Amino acid sequence: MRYLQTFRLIEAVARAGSMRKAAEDMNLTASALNRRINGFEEEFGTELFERLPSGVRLNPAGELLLHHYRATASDLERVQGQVADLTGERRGHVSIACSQALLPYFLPEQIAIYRAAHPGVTFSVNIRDRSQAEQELASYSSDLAIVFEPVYLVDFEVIHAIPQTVDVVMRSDHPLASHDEIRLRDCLDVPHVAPTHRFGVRHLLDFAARRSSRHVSPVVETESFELIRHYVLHENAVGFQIPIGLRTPGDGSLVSKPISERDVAPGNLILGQMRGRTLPVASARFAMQLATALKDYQTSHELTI
Amino acid sequence: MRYLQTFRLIEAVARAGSMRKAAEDMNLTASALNRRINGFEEEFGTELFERLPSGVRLNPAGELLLHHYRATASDLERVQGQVADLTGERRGHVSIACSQALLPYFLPEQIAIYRAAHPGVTFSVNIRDRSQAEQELASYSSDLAIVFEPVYLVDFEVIHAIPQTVDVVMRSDHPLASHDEIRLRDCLDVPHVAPTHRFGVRHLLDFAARRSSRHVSPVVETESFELIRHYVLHENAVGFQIPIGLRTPGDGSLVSKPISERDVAPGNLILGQMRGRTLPVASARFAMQLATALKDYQTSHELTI
DNA sequence: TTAGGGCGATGCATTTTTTGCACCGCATTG
DNA sequence: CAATGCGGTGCAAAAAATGCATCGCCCTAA
Repeated sequence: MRYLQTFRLIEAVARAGSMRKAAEDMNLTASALNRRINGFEEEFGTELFERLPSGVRLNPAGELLLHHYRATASDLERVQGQVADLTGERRGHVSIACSQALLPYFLPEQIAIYRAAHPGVTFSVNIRDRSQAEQELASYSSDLAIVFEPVYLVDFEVIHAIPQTVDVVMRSDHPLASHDEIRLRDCLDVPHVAPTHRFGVRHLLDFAARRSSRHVSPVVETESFELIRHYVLHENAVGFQIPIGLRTPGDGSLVSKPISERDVAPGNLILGQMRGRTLPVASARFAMQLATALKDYQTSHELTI
Repeated sequence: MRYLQTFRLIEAVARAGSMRKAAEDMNLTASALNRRINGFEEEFGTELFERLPSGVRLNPAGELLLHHYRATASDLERVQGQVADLTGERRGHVSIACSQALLPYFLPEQIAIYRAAHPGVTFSVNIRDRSQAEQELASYSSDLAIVFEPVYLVDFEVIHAIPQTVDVVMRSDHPLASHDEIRLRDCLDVPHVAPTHRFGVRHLLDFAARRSSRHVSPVVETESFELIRHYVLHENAVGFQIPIGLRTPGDGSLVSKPISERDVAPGNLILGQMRGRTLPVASARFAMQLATALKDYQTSHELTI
């Protein structure tokens, strides 16, 4: 929409930190850009940027206005989606910020199912840790978030939540693989691989370990869940992960078992959106599909325990 | 804001039902307006109006877009208010849709109090019955509504509610004026003046009368509460009204007493806004003041019973 | 059946707005 | 103290919006 161009320019200036750079980014002369910004500020009644010797920076009024623009633009997209829905073929775009655990199995499946029914809808999936995911929602960069054990929950509206145990993942010939019940102390006594503190799994582990005056001291600490799964094949260590990101491979090389709930309480895997926001049609329906899928997953998983 | 002009034009066309009329309203040539509408429709990707031989009418897509515009414009006002708040002086405008009962005493007092503290804030007060008031909120025409016994309550978010008995108002020499407890049947047996069915007071009366197989058959039925209060001075009939709109005049000519709660249950006087909407600063703070005032009113009124 | 009026759409000249270019003043930096 | 990078401005060119005259259409009333 051309009439929002001024806002896009303001956003670009805010991002670039300088009018000249923003002008280049937006394929405009610095002078033209400058005058649009100044003109808008005059019309709006207040300056939006602090003028510094090295460039410009948003002032609080600018922050407020930029937030308004993002909300407006997002709502316009929703309307466009609804209108497209009205005219027949469903179109739209769904953006998701999610934990790594959803990437190998759950999300690809769900997206494929949705796209089979609605080929006009596109997706963007961004890996974000639990605090980043909430920021994404707040800035309208993502419509939905799926995170394990969210941090703040302000402006975060839960659509659906399912409990997830913390599972131990290891090679099938690992000594612990034959145990009926795996205790946390058993894991901490052997070489283990764990995510960094930013992740919910680690948070639960640290909390549980502290309760029994132990420490999580991983031989490898990583941000990649995939690395965890593959590393344990080499050193024959144990890794930690939530079951929705795990599936026993066909060759039987890897096994996963929940840690005893006596030691580590299950956390919540939460599907959510920004509080109070009306999602675009496509995102809202995909969220409903995800909620159903999560519920089904939970049901079937309970049966196998 | 000049960049929203196209939306204002769309709204004007929707209201006028014809481009030529709208063009006149907006001080523009019909051709210029026509091209802006067509241009926007092309950019937006869909027609917004049905073209009829007699003019144009919004289609569903247009309705959707217009609603988006209203939400956007209202949010922009809120931002402007917040920005003004940021720079010091509080400015803004508060629009209220309310029942007549609030007009003589309650609202004038409250507005005066607020404006004494914030002279930069202006008000608009519109008399609306309970169903109109809810529509006003939904179309962003009013920020706040104060109504007695609202109808639908969809998209209506209650900020504060207080119970209000239905009072009988009559001349001080009326036979009923000396009763300790006034029963509904006493009122229906004598000439009475009542509001029309659109109003909550009448709704409660009708409901209560039906329970005892009686009918409300007013000698004068009116939409004006003021007329009710003045008419009973002439014919010496009884009128019905809620206490917040009543105050015993200094000359003692008029008295009001609640109808027994055995006959007519108290209704709710409700202060509300559109569900989920973030109000402008001024409106939000005025709403808080109103809520407090209503609570105080209720407290002091309970004491006098 | 036809004439008239109101409707939205369009071609063209005019006006208004936006843009690009060149340049200024200023502050920071090596 | 020159060089660089910044926001801001005067002026002419380019682009967009507008007004005017006019078209074709459909409904209505004589």
